[in-house]
Order: sequence, then C-alpha cells, then structure tokens
Amino acid sequence: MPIKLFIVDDHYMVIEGIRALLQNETDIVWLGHATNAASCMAFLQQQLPDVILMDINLPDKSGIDLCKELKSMYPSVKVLGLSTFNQQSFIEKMMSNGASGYVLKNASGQELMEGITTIVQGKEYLSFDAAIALRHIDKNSSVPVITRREKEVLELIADGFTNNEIAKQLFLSCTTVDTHRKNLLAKFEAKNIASLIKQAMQLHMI
Amino acid sequence: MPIKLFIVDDHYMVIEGIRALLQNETDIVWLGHATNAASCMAFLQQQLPDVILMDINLPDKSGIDLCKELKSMYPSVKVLGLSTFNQQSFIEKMMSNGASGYVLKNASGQELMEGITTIVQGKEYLSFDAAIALRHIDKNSSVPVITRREKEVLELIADGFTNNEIAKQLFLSCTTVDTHRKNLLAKFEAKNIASLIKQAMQLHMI
DNA sequence: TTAAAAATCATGGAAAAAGGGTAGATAGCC
DNA sequence: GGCTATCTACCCTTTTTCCATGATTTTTAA
Repeated sequence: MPIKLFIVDDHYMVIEGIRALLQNETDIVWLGHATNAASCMAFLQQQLPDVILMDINLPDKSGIDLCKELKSMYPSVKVLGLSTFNQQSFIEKMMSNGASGYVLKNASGQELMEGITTIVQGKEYLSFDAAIALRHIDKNSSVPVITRREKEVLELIADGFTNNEIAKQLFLSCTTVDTHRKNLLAKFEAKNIASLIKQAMQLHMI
Repeated sequence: MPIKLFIVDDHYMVIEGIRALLQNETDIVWLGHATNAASCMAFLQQQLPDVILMDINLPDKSGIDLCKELKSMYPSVKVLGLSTFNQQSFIEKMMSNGASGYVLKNASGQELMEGITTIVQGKEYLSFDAAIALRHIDKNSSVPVITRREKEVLELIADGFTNNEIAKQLFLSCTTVDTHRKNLLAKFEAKNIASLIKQAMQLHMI
C-alpha cells in the first residue's frame, strides 16, 4: 500500500527538491503541497495523507504550532518535521507537539525515505544530525521553562527598558520586577542580561 | 551559447529542487554543485562557470565572505545570492561583496531563470520580495557598520563577560573596552546592552 | 602623502544591575 | 486540606554599566 505524502513548506525550491529526491520511489503517492499553514488545514478537510513533511518556518504560523493543531484534529496523520535548524529547542518542541520525527534539509533522499517509512510504522525517527544535536546539547543545557510574567518582563528588558520603567508599565513595584529579572538569570544560568538576551534569542523565546 | 551554472548550497533538497526547476531549460548547462565554501573554491580551480548560485549559510564560511573572496580571484564569474532570509542586511552585504543579484528560496523556476539570464547580461537582479525588503527597511533603519574590534567586543559582551573580563582577554585597558561598548550603543542607537544584543541577534551580527 | 577612521587610554560621577536572602498572598492540583 | 508554583514585595552591598569629555597613536583609504 503506497504512502500518501503531503508537503508544507514555503520554498518552492525545497518542494521541488523533495519531489525530485522521491520521484523514483514507487511507494510514495504525491498528494500535493501547501506553502502556508492555512492552505494546509484547508487541504486536510478534503483529503488525509499518511505523512506530512512540515517545515518549521511558515509565513503565517510556525510549523510547531501547526503541528499541534493538526494532530489534535487528525491524530492518525504522521508529521515529519523539516528544517535547516538543528537546534535542540526546535526539535524538542516539534516532537512534543506530536511530530513523529525530524529531518534536516541537508538530508539525502535515502535518509528522507527512511524517515517516512519509519514513522508510517508508528515509530519515531530523528535524522542523524538531529539526533546528535539533541544528545549533544541535552547534556549541557535544557530549555528554561519561564512563567507568563517572566516572559513579559523578559521582552521589556530586551526592548531596553530598565526595572523602573518596566515596573511602571506593568503597575508593579520595582523590586518585583527585579525579582523576576533575577529568576530569569537563574533559570537561564546567565551571568548577566547580555548573555540572557542572547540565549533567549537563540531559543526564539523573544 | 548555453550558460554554465554551478551551485553552492549545503542542502541537498535545495540543490535537487533547483535542478528540477531548471531541468527543462536548454540554455543551462549544469556544471555541478558544492556543499561548502572549500569545495567550491577547489572546483573553480578546474573550471569556471558563468553563474554561481550561492547560499548565504554555508557550514564552513558565510556565503557573503565566500562571494568576496571568489570575486577577487575570478571577477568574470557572476554570483546570484540565494537565501531564505529577506533581510536587507544580508542583501546589502551580498551585493556590496560583488554579487550581481539576490533571489529568495521561495522563488519560482521562472523567477530564478529570469535572475540568471539577467545577471549574465551584466545587469543586476533582485527578486521581487528581496527588492521590497530592501526598500521597506531602508526607510526605517539602516544596518550599523561596526569595526572588527567592536565586533570582537560585542561577541564577548553577548557571552556575558564584563568590561574587566573582556579587557583581560583582549589585553586592553578596561576603559578602552568601555569606549568600544559606548560606540556600539551609539551605532545601534540602543539605550542599553539588552536592546543592543537583541538588535545584533536580529541582524545576525552575533 | 595626507586626511579620515579606528583603536587606544583616562577621569569622575550618576544610575542601574547583580548577588544575597527573606517572606506574604493567591491559585491550582492531588 | 496540604503542597507547590507563581506573583508579589522588601532590604542591603557590591559591581557594573552608562554618561560626558578629552586626547594620543595606529591604520586605512582616497
């Protein structure tokens, strides 16, 4: 039974590339592609693929969010994350939002095919480089979990506001803001705001 | 006379995609591809293409630097920048380093072909979205031009080092580091380090 | 070669952040 | 009801950044 495949990626070059890489695979039926989250959801109302290859960066919504939404409505569809980023934060988020696997865009046709057939069987698949990234970074650091208020404060700090200014904007005491700041530094294990902002930006938390 | 084409991109999917998009173009001769800067330079010693499609993100060196190096050695070769980023900083840098054009990875085959034929004629080419990005952002803000030393200091600041620690690492006086810091703040028009780091990260300068 | 830009160093003072600890109020969860 | 997480708030000290201003040497580019 051939595998019905659908692709969500906003780059034609990648779509064409995947099509070219898989064109000789007789087990694959190409259902079509979407270049954004909205048209992907629209397509799914008509037809359900077995596997969706999903880019993490989409114009209207992150692939991570789309993955969550999609899996809650169509749990049977398997999602294979697709990205140029081999950062553990993305891979982790994608997987925890229901993706069955993750493949980097420099993967070969063979690797891609391996990923597709593996997740169709209900297993998980991480491309070699992605798995390395996960293990490598997992040992050193994990993604900090911050609260809603902390995120609010973090964003204002990143915009250049001082404790005092933030306190006024959020109708808080200055010392409260300072506490949030200190908690942020602790959670990120950062020595100062500079390295905190750098890390937060790298993890796309700002 | 057919156009000899070479591609530098570290993603097989993109290479295959471009090949697929251009496979029916009889005017194009496919010389080959490289997945990093080093093997690109090695190839050029043997054979010179008319046009190189060059990704901005390469594993060993940025495409922007590779472009500069390559153009100084082989000025006749035309470079068409290729990237997912439509940020004006990249486009500007790529063009000022000798690229003849810039195409986004979501370009169609037609657009890509248009870009290639345009730059072969000695003209410049910007894909529609790239041109928009350039105009749009040019009015609002410009990319700060920072010196080598300032970049060095900026990176150390982002890593959480204090003026004192940076001074020791670079064998400078503490006040010198402070001067660089102040110049950075002025150039970015940033109130403090937090917003400086945020901006620098957004512009991919760190 | 000359002018401009970059890199170097300095003083002094005000403002803000970092480091440390403590603690009450509230809300959600088992 | 008790437990935990979150949000709130405070005190104190030290360190660091931020601001203003000025000046010399080395590099770079026209």
